[in-house]
Amino acid sequence: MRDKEMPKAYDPKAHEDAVYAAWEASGLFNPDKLPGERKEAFSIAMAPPNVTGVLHLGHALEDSLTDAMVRYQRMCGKKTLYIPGTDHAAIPTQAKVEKMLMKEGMKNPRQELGREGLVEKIRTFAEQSRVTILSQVKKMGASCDWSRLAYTFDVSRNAAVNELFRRMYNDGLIYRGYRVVNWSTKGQSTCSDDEIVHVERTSILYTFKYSKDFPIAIASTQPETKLGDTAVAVHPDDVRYQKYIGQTFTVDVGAAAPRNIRVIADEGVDPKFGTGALGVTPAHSAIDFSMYEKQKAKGEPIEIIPVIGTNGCMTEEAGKSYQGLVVEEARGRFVSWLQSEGLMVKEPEEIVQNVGTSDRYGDVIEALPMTQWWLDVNKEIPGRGKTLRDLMREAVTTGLGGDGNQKVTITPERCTKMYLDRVENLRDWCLSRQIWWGHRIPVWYRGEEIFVGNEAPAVEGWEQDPDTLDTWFSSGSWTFSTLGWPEATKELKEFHPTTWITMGYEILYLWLMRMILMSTYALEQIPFKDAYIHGLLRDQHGVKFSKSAGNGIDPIEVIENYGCDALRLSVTSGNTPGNDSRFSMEKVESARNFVNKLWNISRFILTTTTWHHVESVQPKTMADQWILSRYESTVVNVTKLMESYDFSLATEVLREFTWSDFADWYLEMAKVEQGKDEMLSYLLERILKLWHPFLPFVTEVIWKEMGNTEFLMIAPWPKSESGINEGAEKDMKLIQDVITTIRNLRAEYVVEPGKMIDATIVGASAVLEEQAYVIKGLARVGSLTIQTSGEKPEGSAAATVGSTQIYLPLAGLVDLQKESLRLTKELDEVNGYLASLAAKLNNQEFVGKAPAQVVQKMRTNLVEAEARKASITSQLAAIQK
RNA sequence: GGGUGCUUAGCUCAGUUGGUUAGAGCGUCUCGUUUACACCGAGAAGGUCGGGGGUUCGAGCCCCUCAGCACCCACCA
Repeated sequence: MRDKEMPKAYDPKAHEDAVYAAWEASGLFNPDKLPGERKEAFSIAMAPPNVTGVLHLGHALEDSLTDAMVRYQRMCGKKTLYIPGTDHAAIPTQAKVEKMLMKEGMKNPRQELGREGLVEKIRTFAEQSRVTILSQVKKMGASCDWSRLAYTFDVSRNAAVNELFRRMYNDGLIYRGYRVVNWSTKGQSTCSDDEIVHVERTSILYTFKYSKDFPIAIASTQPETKLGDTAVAVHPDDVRYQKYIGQTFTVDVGAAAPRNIRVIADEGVDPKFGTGALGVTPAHSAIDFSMYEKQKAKGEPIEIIPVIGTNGCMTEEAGKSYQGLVVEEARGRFVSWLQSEGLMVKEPEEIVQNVGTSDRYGDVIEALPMTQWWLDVNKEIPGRGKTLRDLMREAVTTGLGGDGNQKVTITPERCTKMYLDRVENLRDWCLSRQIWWGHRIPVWYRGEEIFVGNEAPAVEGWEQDPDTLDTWFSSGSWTFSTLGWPEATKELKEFHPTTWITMGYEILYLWLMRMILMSTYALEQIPFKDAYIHGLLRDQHGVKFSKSAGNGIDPIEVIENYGCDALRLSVTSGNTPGNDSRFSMEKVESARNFVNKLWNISRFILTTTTWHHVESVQPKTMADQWILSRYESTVVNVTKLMESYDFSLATEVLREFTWSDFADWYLEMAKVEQGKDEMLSYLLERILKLWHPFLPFVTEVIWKEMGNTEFLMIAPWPKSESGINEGAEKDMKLIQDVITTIRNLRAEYVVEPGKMIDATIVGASAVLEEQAYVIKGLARVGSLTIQTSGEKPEGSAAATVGSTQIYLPLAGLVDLQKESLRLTKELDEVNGYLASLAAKLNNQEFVGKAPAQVVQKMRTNLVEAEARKASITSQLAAIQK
């Protein structure tokens, strides 16, 4: 016994900050300062949270999974690096600050503040947000190396971005081109295909002709764009229109000038939809633009006439009656005109269609032709004989260049399929943005001259491109820009490709794909070997957490009230790769309860024994042998589950072992058997180690309570030691069943819990004899009689465990009718079971085809069930006598 | 239009390569302060694994089909 004081309940608030500070001060988050010889490296680049706000539950989930992995690997003796960082998140951050400024009364922040002024405002906001979010990451217990803290928008990352751009430009992959882009009027910027969210809405489909003498009717939900039509496309085989193909008609639709409409053939036109003819507006539709390019290539060019401007209003080209109108107004006016001219050939009809909206500004994306910077995914990379698309495909299939060591494995596997589908349908990536918060495009112009480089040309007269880069251009290089690229650093050599990464499926295309693209291009290496894709956390009703739903939960508040460990465990368990899971305070409570249980298990051991490190133990009793066997299978299973990233199951296995096997059974048996110092010390140490990746704080606190001076964080992960003891497990099962059955009878006959009761067991075995004291202790039996055979004592309650009968003398209490009813029910059950077993064993095909093992098992079961039946039958007979 | 996931106890979810009588947590019911823990202990109730068909000696698991829910992708103007 030692004089040890531990509070009855674990108070996370009293420990967490101090424990984190101690970890941080120890320097052990830094792989270079880890003790021992660590040959194998393990590295993870944190998915950098955006500096747009605060930590949300999604981060909590991700941090929990990642940090569990990191802590596990560190304990396994790997040289473990977890790089923290934040993302400047170009559009989201600028959008957020602009919104704030407008709420404060500004009408047009860009105009009123100018580039420098606005960027300064955003920088101030981003810095505050960065500090907040990083402190919150610490609250989550993330064991990352703060000495390597990175930011997608800092000087080093800017150097990497510029170098990457320069190389891609020199390789001819980055080009400047005039094409139709996705334009957000509200954001006054382009965006990539991946930043568009399709929203379903009903639109009105108008069917009309450009003029009375135009032979073909067309349909459109955006008739105002028809002011810029320069062709009508029909299917080449469409007999209705074949005769017009190649002809040009001049029509006056009220635009600035009459339009020349050429009838062209295009395989892509569906003859069955609408009128089977498509009005071609090269300036305001990506498909129409591709037709324009095809025509140009064929030497039969059509015109391209933009009628919508970047301000979302009709241009001068749209004609006097439309110029300056926003598109909706122009649409109304154009429709009235069509009606008054009698050009509508059909009543307008409502249809459901998907429109693209900006994921950050929310407005409908307009297609506009503009000159922008693009990344070509189909062009061969000089000297490599492959395109970027090829590299992205190889990385997840054969491995880069067929090298299996350069292959990315995505968990769950179906995400690989999603990724590959996307790779095959990838279009050139629009890189330039017209917003100001972000990496400025490293291109300078002087008249017709272009200079692409890491820094401005030294001589005067050059002006830098005003645009900034898509934010994913910098996050795409995250795994290697954080390790010092383009310098050939020691870190890069040691830690790249990184080993593992976690992210939500919603950024599979935006981020995972770009990281693979960038890394395979720049380093000829994959960015990471394993990608673990997690689902979304939803609220208890399955609704996505969002501001508009008003269901937000602040993880920091949860930590304040329940502790970080409880939050971590609650989001980790019940969460399988790629699937959404629900978050609820009930789950957090349940996790908190477990944490407290672990605390009290430790409290019991530490206050009743003197804990000391035990290298190996000699089991003295059946209970010892059994718990060591259970521990063995737990350690083997949990390790296997960690290796296969099955965190949820790992926590379940551990929980079952800790609470049920260890606390409910073994500790109670230890109280009876006494003298368990060695065993308890041995097991507690190992249980804490196994839990550490999931419950870093409470395990570290207990570890310190045990008197350890080194951190649990760097203690070696437990190994398989004693082997499975099937005999002990079987024996224990019998003892557990006997105890449970006696407790059951006691409960049924309302025997006072504290009262000792006598019992008779018929069906003697060595185990029962040997463990009689355990049965007596745990089932509160006074005198226990064990005999090989015998009749049911008069006036006793009876029950059956296998072929063993148990009798409790409860004269006066026993209700024979009730007893008979219960036994009859049991008999029915066992009869049903016997019937199903017999059916199987009598089936020659089953006996012939099923593996011998399975058949043998059935036979054993049959024998057991028959014994059980005999036992029940004899009890029934005794009652009915 | 193409694709993916889900549907198992009242609720939230597990269920590894098809092999006993399908599991856990929460909730419910009964009882309970025995040298840790009421954030606890003991006991119990509760499921024809979405419907239908098929393959197999054997299906929650494999195949087909239908239904419901969720999500992703797509240039039906």
